[in-house]
Amino acid sequence: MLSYTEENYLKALLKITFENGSNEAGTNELANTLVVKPATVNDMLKKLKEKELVEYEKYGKITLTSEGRSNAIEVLRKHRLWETFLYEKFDFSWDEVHEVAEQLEHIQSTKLIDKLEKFLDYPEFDPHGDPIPNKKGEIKVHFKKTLADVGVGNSCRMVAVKDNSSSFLQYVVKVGLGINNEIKVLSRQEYDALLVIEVNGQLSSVSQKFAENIFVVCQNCIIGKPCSKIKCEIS
Amino acid sequence: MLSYTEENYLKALLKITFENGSNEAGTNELANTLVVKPATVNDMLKKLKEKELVEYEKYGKITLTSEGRSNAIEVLRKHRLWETFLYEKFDFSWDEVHEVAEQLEHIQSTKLIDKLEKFLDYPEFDPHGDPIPNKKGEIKVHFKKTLADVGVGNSCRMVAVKDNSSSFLQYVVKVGLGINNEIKVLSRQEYDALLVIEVNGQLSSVSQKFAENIFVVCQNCIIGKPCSKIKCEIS
DNA sequence: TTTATTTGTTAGGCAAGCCTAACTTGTATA
DNA sequence: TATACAAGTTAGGCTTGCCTAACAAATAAA
Ligand SMILES: [Mn+2]
Ligand SMILES: [Mn+2]
Ligand SMILES: [Mn+2]
Ligand SMILES: [Mn+2]
Repeated sequence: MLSYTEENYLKALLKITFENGSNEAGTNELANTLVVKPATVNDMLKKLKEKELVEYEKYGKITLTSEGRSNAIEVLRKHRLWETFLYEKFDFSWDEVHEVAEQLEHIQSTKLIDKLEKFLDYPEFDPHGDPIPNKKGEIKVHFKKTLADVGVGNSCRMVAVKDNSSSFLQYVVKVGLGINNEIKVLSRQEYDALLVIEVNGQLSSVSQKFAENIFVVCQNCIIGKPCSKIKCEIS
Repeated sequence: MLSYTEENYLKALLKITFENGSNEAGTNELANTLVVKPATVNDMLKKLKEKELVEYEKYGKITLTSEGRSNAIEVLRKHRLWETFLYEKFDFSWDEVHEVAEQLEHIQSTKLIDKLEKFLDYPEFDPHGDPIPNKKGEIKVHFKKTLADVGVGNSCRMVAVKDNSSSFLQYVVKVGLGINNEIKVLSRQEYDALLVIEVNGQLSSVSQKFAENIFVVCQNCIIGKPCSKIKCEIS
């Protein structure tokens, strides 16, 4: 049985590996994610290693064992199912769900999660567009391309957000954006990459920082990088 | 903001005062309820007193302040709403709900509880027949009479259980009993107070211990003690 | 390749909650 | 009233999860 804190460490490691596109993480990286000091992380790593949830040698990189990973995925699964529940059934807005799901994800009851999933009719994505792992621990897609990668004159479809903070999510809504919206990039400033986009016939200006936090899938024409299969599967 | 543990201490105090019919509790009593040692309780009492959640002097009795009491009632409210949710919406049996509700009762989100209550259409009783406090902290009834108080030849209606342990609840089901069932007492053994009862035309023998854990309301004819108003209101 | 900077580690400490063992106070019983 | 027992308290210790300050290793820059 894992503690609340241990679960959060594993979940944070999983998150980092998703973001890095590798399966390695560092002490400071983990400390930043958990808003905790590196020394604290170091203590915990020894315990997690002892429990065979991570692999890790002094001054080396941290990786999840398959045991650790499956625990982390289970927590992520619960988190996203609860977010979906709050959003779908209890009229929470997409910027409100995360905070409560951070608590609910630690409730221990397999039956509860099974019933929850069934009640929601086996959803595939949470309110932020993130994929919900299934009971076997399989996750469908990891989005990589963002609005910042879309070429001028081209269109894309928003599928998820990268930043889940409520301030960002509220901003997204204010700009008139939401999951599944078609976005056309009308122009990009040379100097600061400021974009002018069109959504539902409405024009908005968004910063590069903003654009980098909106995951999109191609409808051909994505700038530079080729269209990876994993992304286009759902486009 | 109260910790998980502090909430459990306050809830336990409330429970004890309900059971005692007074508003006082002792250190050992509290320790037993929480399955913790008296020394531990003593430490915590100092903190709770400091936070003005309990009134308490060395070697004296413990009472909840109105602040402490309202916190305790809020936890109890959440507990019973969650039990009702699990029972009504997720097909949990009445002996399964308590364990999970013990976790869910600590989730901090006023909005969540308001939505939960609305979703359940403002229930008044939980699956065990216990009253659910409303948002103002008001509780409707406290049952006092049990099946053990019913005279031979008389009938009553089961409204709640006193013991919430899953072993007892499963036993109750096995005997063919449930909330709102009519129970007729056919005989009572002189020696050990063993009862023969009739429920839905079916006869069963139940021990005194068993009978003392089934709350009932009168339909006149309750042995000895007069019919207190608070009980009969809902009968 | 030496130096500076980032990254990671160790030692020592603290608060929350729990424990045991020894003690004190209050109450019931003789 | 004296004494025994129950109830409550204190002292000291443990684990978990966090911290700061000082240090060591690895890596990037000069
Ligand atoms: Mn989230
Ligand atoms: Mn999400
Ligand atoms: Mn319960
Ligand atoms: Mn109940």
